[in-house]
Amino acid sequence: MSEQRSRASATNQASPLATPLPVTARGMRTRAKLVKAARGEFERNGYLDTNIGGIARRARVAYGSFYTYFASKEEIFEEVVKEVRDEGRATSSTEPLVGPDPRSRIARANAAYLRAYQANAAIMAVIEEVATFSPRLAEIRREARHFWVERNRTAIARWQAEGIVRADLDPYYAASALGSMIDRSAYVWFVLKEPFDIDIAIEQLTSLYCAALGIDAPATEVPITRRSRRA
Amino acid sequence: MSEQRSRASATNQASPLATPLPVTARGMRTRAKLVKAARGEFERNGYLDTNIGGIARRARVAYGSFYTYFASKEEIFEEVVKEVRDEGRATSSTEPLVGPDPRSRIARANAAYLRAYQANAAIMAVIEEVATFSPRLAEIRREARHFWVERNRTAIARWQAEGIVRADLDPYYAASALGSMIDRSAYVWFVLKEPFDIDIAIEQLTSLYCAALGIDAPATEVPITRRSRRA
Amino acid sequence: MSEQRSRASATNQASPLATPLPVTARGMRTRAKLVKAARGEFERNGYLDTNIGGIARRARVAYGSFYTYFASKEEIFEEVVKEVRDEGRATSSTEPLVGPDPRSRIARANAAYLRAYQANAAIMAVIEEVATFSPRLAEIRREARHFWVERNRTAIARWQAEGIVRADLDPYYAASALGSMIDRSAYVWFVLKEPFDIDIAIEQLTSLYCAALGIDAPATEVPITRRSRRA
Amino acid sequence: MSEQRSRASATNQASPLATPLPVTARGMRTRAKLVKAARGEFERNGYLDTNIGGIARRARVAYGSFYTYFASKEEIFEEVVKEVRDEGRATSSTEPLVGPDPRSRIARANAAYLRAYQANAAIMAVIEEVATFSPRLAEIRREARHFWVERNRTAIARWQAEGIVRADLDPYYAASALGSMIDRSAYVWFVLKEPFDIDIAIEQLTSLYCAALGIDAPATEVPITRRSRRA
DNA sequence: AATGAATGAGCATTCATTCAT
DNA sequence: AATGAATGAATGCTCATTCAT
Repeated sequence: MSEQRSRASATNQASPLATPLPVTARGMRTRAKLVKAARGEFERNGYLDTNIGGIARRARVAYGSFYTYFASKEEIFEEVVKEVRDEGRATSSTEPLVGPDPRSRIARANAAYLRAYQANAAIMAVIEEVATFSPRLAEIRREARHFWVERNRTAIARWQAEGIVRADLDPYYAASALGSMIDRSAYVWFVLKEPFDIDIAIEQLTSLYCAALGIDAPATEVPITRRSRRA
Repeated sequence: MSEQRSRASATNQASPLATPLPVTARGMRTRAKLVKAARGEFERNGYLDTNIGGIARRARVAYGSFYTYFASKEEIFEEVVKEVRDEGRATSSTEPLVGPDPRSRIARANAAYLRAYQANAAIMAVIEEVATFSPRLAEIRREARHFWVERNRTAIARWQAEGIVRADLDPYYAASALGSMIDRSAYVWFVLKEPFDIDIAIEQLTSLYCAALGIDAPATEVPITRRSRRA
Repeated sequence: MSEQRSRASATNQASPLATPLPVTARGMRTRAKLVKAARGEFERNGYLDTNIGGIARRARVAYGSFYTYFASKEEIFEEVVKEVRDEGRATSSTEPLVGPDPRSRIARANAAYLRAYQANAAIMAVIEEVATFSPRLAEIRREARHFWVERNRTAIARWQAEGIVRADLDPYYAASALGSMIDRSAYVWFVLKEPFDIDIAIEQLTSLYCAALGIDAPATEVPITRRSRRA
Repeated sequence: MSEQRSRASATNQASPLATPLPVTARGMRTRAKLVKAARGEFERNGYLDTNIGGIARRARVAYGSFYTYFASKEEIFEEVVKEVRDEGRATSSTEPLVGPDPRSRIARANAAYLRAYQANAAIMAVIEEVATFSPRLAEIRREARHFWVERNRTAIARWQAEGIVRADLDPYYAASALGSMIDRSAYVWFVLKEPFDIDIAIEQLTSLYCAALGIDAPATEVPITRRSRRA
């Protein structure tokens, strides 16, 4: 009857049938309080050390009320992740998907990614944590990654057709590897807190990204940067 | 201690004073059986779902015998990690540290890294898992990463002095970002099992790595590879 | 935690922040059942041999329900001790604190003490047991003792000022030593079950107590008691 | 097979058939080292927190060697208690059992008792601890107490016959109660470390003891002591 | 005699989930 | 909807004692 082990229950991939949303305004409010409290607890304690009692206490609702809105810790965690994703979309959708030239488009995309990661670093750490043992979260992350690799793969292929990117690259491997570079760098700097300066990081990542693809460097704009510029 | 508390106890960074090694040959054998069994259990179940009873059972020793050699699940896990690291070092130390030209040295290092990762993919997955919630493991991983970023940073700086690598890169950011690219790609392909071909991967990663640094591509050796070459 | 560690954890003096009291009537009832069951188990088995499972079983509640009300065996034991103390106070507060003459006041106090001890002999044995290894219980007992020695010290000092008690005694040493006499006699007779008769015991203790202080014996009331009167 | 709970095994009152003494000189030495180490551990940790491993380590002998000489923790504890008793006897036997007058004999006995207690306070604390849950130790303590109450009862009865002690006392109750006073006072002061001065304590205890028995105070020797003389 | 490894029963504690009110 | 009490399976760890060398 008890279902204590988070990993075990995470295994249970079944029900995409989530607990139904509340119909009353009061219910909506309680649910929102729970999600907000959950995010706070997850960020503070990580996934494993967060417990339902803590969430309920922080939300100032009764223990049992949690189960009126969510069937489990996983379900509310997924809700938090969805919220983060939606916030991210709201931000990034303001960015034009296709810029005038590849280099500035890449620079803007990198900057947007790093800044979004920075804003959500605490919960990103927990998402990485959960993705290591929850197949369900791993799948969610895989889909996000896939969406994003595909977009870049398509862009690279188009740029190859346009002669902007060198032809000897395989668009999939390039998109995957360079995506890993950006994504993991964000983790290393924002979550693992390795020392760095965000502006230099954006510039250097963009420079590496473009050079890797064989996109010509702008003739002028080369700053005379020397080593040891990390924060 | 129940599984739920594992994260909390992982926080307890204390004892670098491990349980003393056995003095008799029999003891050495039993300890080795336990480490081997632990690795098997961790690889099969992940960290959280591995329990001491399972390890002891697989090693065919009494429950209490586990505690003759290890104080906790954390401690034996660290032993497993050390073993993996030592195996890795034994392999990589056969590689010459300085190759004739940067490109072939980078190619060889990438190949070695991917093949070592492949050989240990199952336990690498668990190491990543534990590093997300155990400060102690996170620190171990951080040190490994630091060692390896430093080595590449030094090489890049030297190549810059020699005019082989473009001067507008900061060696630290380049070493860190390109290291993240290699490391995360290995995780994505071997642990998350995104489809790919290891030989193409090595070639493409090396190509991206060198181009990013501004190392000239060899005039001839460019294979006429086209897209969709993933496994 | 296994029983072997009980002493160690008793050392952990932390939480005067007890588990919060239940708010519903049902919760109050369950908590009361647990305390009653715990007292029974402690009296029957002593502290070390009492386990949470036994308490829960006797209270007819689920194992986990114990932890809804108490954080540990120590905590419920303290609750039992408090209960005993409060019962004692309820009884002794009916006694007038200042009697007409010292001798009858002492006689009444001794009688009250012995009778209260007799009524709680089984749990007093356990309290003595726990006080030998738990700093927390030792402190509780120390405070009780201090309160009671102080009261007697004050009375003795006043009687000295009134010329009723001889002047060559130090009130503190007299209060402490005579208190020890009464308290330890109760333990020896009721807990160690050395044979005795309670009425004679009260009379003799009072006689020794008063003579020790130099309070004159009543001219008449001397009963012709001869030896070997123990039960 | 395991026999972990000290109290449970203490219940096992059986075997007065102790492990046989070693025959070789080497064996004698090892045994002596163990007893000495055990006393140290018991004094430092109390009974419950002392474990065989700690004793063996302190004695610098192998774990298993402990069982060559003692069958259990209880057995070695009894040996330590015997040693303490024998030391005590060696000391007290130099005291003449019958003094010239009761008062000086009582004074000397009290002084001897307190000083012996002081010298062994640490182990006395542990003996009290064990006596609360081990029937075997309780019995040993009961016998010691009985021996000593009997001696005093006899003396008091003789003094009554000689007209030195008032006739209205029952020698048994007097011996028991006054013995409790001395014994418990020693515990309170040396073990519980309530503040006091040993010389004043001896004088006051003797004064209370003699007055309680109705032994006339010496005409002269009354010191002008006033309150608050504790350390 | 000495050594040190092997054994396993025993128990406290956690907490996700259910249920009665 | 809300409340908070009830449930009990799950598991890490200890350590006295035995055993093989």
